Amino acid sequence: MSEELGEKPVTGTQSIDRACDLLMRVINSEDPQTLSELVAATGLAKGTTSRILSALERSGLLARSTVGGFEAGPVLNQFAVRGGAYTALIGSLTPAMERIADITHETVSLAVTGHNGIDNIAQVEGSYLLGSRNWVGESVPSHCSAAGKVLIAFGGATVPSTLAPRTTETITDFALLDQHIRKAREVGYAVIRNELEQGLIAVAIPVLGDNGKAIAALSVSGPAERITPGDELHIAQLMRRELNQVQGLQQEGAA
Amino acid sequence: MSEELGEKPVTGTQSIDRACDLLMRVINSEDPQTLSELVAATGLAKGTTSRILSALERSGLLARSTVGGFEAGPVLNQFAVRGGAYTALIGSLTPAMERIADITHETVSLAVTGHNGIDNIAQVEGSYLLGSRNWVGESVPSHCSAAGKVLIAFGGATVPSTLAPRTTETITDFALLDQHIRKAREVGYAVIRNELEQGLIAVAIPVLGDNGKAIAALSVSGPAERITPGDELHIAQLMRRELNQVQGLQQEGAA
DNA sequence: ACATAGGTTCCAGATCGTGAAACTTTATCT
DNA sequence: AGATAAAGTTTCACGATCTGGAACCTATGT
Repeated sequence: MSEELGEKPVTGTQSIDRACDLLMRVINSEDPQTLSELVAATGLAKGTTSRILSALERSGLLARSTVGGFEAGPVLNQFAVRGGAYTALIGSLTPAMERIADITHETVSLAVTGHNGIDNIAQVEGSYLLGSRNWVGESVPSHCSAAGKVLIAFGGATVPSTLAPRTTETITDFALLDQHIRKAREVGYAVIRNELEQGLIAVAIPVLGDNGKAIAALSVSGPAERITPGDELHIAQLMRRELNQVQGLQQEGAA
Repeated sequence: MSEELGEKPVTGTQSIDRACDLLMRVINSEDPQTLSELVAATGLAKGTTSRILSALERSGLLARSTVGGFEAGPVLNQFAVRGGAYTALIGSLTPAMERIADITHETVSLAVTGHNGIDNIAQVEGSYLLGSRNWVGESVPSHCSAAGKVLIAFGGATVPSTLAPRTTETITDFALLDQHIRKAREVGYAVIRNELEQGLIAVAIPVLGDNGKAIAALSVSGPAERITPGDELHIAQLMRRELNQVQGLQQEGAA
């Protein structure tokens, strides 16, 4: 009920779609979500919402907070302590990210293609006081993040269907975005300048998987005052060098 | 489809219950689960299973592995990198667990009440070579784990409806289990000797929350050769001492 | 090229989920 | 306390939604 053309009606799963929607609203919220809040947010009938939430609670996916409202249940929390699928990737790249942060003093991030945009899955802080806040666990649109552009350029993500503006400099034109993507594919890195947030610059390179496609993106971000256009290439080269060192080790180790 | 009496039929959520079941089978499996495997495991119709899995995939809760089969999707992996609800608890108790492991040289575990048994959420290894393997992310029945007994004794879990035997010494009698629970409540700790696995001894104490009920259990486990009945009290006292130190600090900090 | 297994789509039918309202429980106000 | 409101759960008849078998794809291997 939101996309434009190309809609496939997708039938036969109304209740499951509603359950998934409720589940995701709860687990993506910081605070417990009450029934009323979820009713208001989804527009579902109160009884229906109550019944679905009870089913999710019964299965252990959700639980009732002691303070009232629903939150992630034991099944999901147990899944979280096991670490999820990104743990190995994060572990193998953390040393490289730390070296990059040491050299640049800027925030270094690792991102992958998420369900709805680009998900930041790890971050190492630089020494500058002015730097990106911790956005691990958050998502950003792919067309206005350096990681997103580079993931698209190297086959790890697809161009979004709409290009929502975040600042006056956000790319909202598909042709222009395509130019940036091509450029990124050519030079091996992507950049955003003020496109996600005024004053925020980021440079990203792809982390390539065995099939040659990007499985993640490594990026350095900082304020426009510190990262000039002339720095972009050097930062990209630095990241590539450190990444190659890690991946070279991995391949030796695997062989 | 498993409990005895007291069944409330619970109607109106067949498809959601099925979806939850499929979701949990996938995320609790090490390897990707193929459609056929899930069809065989659940007994659902192939078409139905395919439709439900597609809905879960569409929502991002599940994803198709590159090697075929379903695995946890980006939404859940992103939830996992955010850490889940247990992170704070684990973080605050890890120092105490490390000290206990240093002193006893045995494996120290932290467990909470899960959806179906007791979930191990953190573990610190002792120095002995012979020790518990890493069972973070796994569940054990509450009636044959020290953590389970102590959680029941201090209001953090309920007695299971069936007492399935794991060894010849597993408690399968409700009256006997009740005795153990009462004893645990009296002395402040619980023990298992060969009840979960032959030769495995564990001693657990409750971690009490603000409302006086157990929110978790701290335990030390090792082989029967090393942990004699006479050691149990000392281990419990040691754990209590270290835990009080951490919790005292917490309360000071909070005040 | 053929065969096989694994997966998806289709469709009629009736089971199952729906939502409004009644009901119960919990919180808030005077 | 008592009254009132808010939040959540259960009920029930209706019909929209899910079901499952079979047909239909589409890889993969021989």
